[in-house]
Amino acid sequence: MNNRKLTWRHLKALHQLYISRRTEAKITDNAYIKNVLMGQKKLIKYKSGNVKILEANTGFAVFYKQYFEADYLRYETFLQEQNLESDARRRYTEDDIQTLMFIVEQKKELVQSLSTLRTFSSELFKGQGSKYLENKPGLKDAVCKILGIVDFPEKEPKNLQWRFVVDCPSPKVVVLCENIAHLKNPWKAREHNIELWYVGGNNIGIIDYISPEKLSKPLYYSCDWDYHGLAIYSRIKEKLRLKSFDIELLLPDTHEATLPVNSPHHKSEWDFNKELSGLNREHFSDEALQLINQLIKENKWIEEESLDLIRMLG
DNA sequence: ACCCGTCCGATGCCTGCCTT
DNA sequence: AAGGCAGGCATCGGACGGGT
Repeated sequence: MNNRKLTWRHLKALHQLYISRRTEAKITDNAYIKNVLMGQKKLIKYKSGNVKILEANTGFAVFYKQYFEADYLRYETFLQEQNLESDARRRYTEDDIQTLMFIVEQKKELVQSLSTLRTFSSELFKGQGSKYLENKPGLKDAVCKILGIVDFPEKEPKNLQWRFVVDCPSPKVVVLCENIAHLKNPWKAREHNIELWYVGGNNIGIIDYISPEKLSKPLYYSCDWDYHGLAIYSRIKEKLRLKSFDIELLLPDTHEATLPVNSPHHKSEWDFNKELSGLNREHFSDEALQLINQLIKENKWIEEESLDLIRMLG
């Protein structure tokens, strides 16, 4: 369900279909709705003789309750609580909303060292590039409103080192993450007693802030499976070794989600001239080495965001 | 001269609301 | 149910301007 690529108006329309079994919203532009919900599963259909109106078939309600209702209600409650417009004319994507939720959770840290709009955009709206917010005035307004600012500063703060943590009362394990993707679903981690630390942007210095007590719990590293991500893992493993701690790399739960190395906004490339792209063989398990070699051979990478944290730990 | 990125207005899609 | 209007917003395309 990660790839349904729904926007807020789609989610609202599906909710309306659930509540009143019909909608006039134009949602067949979404491939998931058109091909899966209407085409394959036949849970939604056009009203007979009227292509402007969609109706829910039997089975839609059950399906909706299982896969959409909880998410929709969380988003709606969130928007209302933050006094953000929940009008379907706002073109938030589902990921935009999740990112806004993350911004609320980490507001204190973000405001404390507020970056430029470009940096903020590329750090928080991962995979969308640095100009994403610039080109989305509506979304930018929402971000400013949450942060309580009129605009972003022109200049970068001196020491930009955000410390994002999803803490839970009694963590069983600690996972260091290269990207904030997993931190955008904090309840999921807390449910499983997992504490998350963001060490992205090459800020492995953040490790010095983690108490020895936490470091002695089982430590895992979650990252993009590309040269850059794995190289940072190597550096962290070495750094922790010097402190007499150890960390394990989380292996992808699925190999299906491999992407070509030259996909948009992806910058890390394999070095074909070096053995294992120049990575230190000793830091990786046999299984990891096998996957890395395969990725290098096919010139692919795996995005952290597409991996399931709980399954990887399981 | 050519290739870009950027700026900006025009255009059009969609929702929400009001009227018929 | 259908039509009209306005608001929010993305997208397109032409003008502009800097770099090579």
